[in-house]
Amino acid sequence: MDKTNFTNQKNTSLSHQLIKVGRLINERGLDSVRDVFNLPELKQSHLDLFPHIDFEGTSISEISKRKGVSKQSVSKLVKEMTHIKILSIKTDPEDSRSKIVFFKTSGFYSIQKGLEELVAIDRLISDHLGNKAYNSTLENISGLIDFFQTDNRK
Amino acid sequence: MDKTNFTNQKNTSLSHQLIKVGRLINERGLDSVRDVFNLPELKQSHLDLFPHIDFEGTSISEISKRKGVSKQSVSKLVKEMTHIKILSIKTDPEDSRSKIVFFKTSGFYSIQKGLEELVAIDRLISDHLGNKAYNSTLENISGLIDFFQTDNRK
DNA sequence: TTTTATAGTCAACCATGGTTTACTAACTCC
DNA sequence: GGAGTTAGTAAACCATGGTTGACTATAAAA
Repeated sequence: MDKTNFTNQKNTSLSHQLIKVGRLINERGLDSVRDVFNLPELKQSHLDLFPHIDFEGTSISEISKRKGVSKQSVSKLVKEMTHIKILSIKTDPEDSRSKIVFFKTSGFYSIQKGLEELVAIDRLISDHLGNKAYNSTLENISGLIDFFQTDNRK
Repeated sequence: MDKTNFTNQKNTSLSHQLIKVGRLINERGLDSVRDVFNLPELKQSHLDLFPHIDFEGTSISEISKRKGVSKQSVSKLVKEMTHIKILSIKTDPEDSRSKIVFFKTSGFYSIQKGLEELVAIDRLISDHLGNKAYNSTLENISGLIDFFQTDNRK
C-alpha cells in the first residue's frame, strides 16, 4: 500500500470519519452554547455535565455516578457552573446533606436557551441529511454504540 | 419540554450519538494499536502525529506546520516515539539542521500495522452494519463533515 | 562576510480534567 | 444513642498535551 492509498484510507474509512464528525459536532456545540450564553468561560467539562443533570434537579453524587467520575470532581465543576450562573443549588428537603443541582429556568441564562442551541445543531444535521437519512443514520450509530459498549474485544 | 423529553433528546439526538461513537472508536483504536504494537506507552498524542508523517519521512518543522502546533511540542513527541521505536530519525542530507522523521519500516512497528488495525475496526463496523448500511452511513457522515467544515455558522 | 532566518532542543510554565486523602455533617440501622 | 454509611468539600497531587523564551547550529540573503 503506497502513500496515496494510505491517505485515502485515512480519509474515507467510516471509523475515521466518525471520529472526525464527533469532534466537529462537539466543537460546534461548545462554541454555540458559549455564544448564546455569552459565557466564554464555559468549559468542555461543564458541557459534559449537561446530559447528567435532570430538569428537576440532580444531586452531586448522582451526577458523579452517572458520569463515572468522583464526586469531588463534580462538586468542583458544579461550583464553577453556579459562579457563571448556569446552575442553581438547593438543599434537598428530604436530606440536608444532599444538594440538588438544577439548571436556571428563568432569566437571561436560562437553560432553555442553551438547550435550544444544542437542539439547533441537531436540526442543522437533520435539515442537511433529510428525515429518512437522519433516522437511519441515528439507528445505525446507536447500534454501533451498543456494539462498542458491550465487551467484544478480542 | 418536560424531563422525559429532555432526557430523550440528549440520549437519542444524532449529534449526541455521533460525539459518543467518535469517542468510543477513538478509544478502541488506541487500545487496539497499543495491543498490536505491544506498546502500552503509546499515547493519544503520538497517534495523532501518524497522519502527518509521510512514508518517505517528514521534518519536525513540517509536521508541526501540518498539525498546527509548535515544533517544540512535536520535537518532544518525536523523541518519545523514537524511544519506543516507532520512529527513526536521520539528518536531511540537503540541510543538516533538519531531521527527517520516518516510521520504522521493518519489524512490528511499521505504519502498515497501524493501518491494519484501523482497518480492523472498520471491518468490525462493517460486519455489524452490513455493507449497504455501512456505505450509506459513510456517505451521510462524510456529507456532514463537509457541511460542518464549510463556514456556515450564523 | 555579516546579518537574518530557519531547524531543532531544553526547560519552565500553563490549562484541563481529573484522582486521592482527609475531613465535616447528616442520615440510617441496630 | 452509638456505629457505620453517605453527601459534600477542600487541598494536594497527577497525567496529558500543550505554550513560551532562550539557546545552538546551520543555511541563506545582503
